[in-house]
Amino acid sequence: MEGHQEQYYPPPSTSSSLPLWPPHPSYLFPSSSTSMNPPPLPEPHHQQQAQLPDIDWISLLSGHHDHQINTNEPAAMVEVNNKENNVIEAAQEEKGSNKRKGGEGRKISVMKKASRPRFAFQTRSADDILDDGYRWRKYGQKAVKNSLYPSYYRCTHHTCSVKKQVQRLSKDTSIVVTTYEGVHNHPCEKLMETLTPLLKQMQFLSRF
DNA sequence: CGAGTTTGACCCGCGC
DNA sequence: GCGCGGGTCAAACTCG
Repeated sequence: MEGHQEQYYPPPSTSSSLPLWPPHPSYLFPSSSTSMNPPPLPEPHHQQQAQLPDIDWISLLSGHHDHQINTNEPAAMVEVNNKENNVIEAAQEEKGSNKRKGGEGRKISVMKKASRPRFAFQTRSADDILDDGYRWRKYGQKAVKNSLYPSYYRCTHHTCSVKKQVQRLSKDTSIVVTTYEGVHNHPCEKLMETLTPLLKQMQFLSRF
């Protein structure tokens, strides 16, 4: 387990307005492939903003967020998979003469064993999709064993290859497991939209 | 009409 | 080597 360290990810928000990130630690617990024992759900009004960690929002907004957030809180989100993944875009020809529907060869993303950061966290929510400020395009959904119908999303930003997987536990369908893979290489559009006027105003006021 | 979703087929890694 | 399961592709479809 080399470098198994907790890492946080750009802030999703639970509503379409201002971000509430990270979620209260009680909502989050490490996601491992073996057992998942959700903690008791705290009362909604116990979302303790006072305990939010000290976040460098400017760095986050500018896309430079591959650092850890200072916090004394317990693990809120963990790196889930330390054996994968490095995507190598390899233009591969179709094997043999049998063609896929669509007829042409295609680019295949080869998952190589290396370190591409993955983070999972679990929330108890009626909504599958956390509004994290980024725009996502769904590219697949299928039934798998331990989860009903996980959905696969890709960041719609043309230079960004971040993916996320959203699934509900079959044991407890009120629990949503969101797994992020990769790090955004661009600012969070929605947060920028929301906070840019505020930041400008702060800069203006700080001159006096 | 473009962007996003659905869905069946395909690909590939892994365990046996 | 084979089969299974998870992940991805891409055509068709939907929606604004």
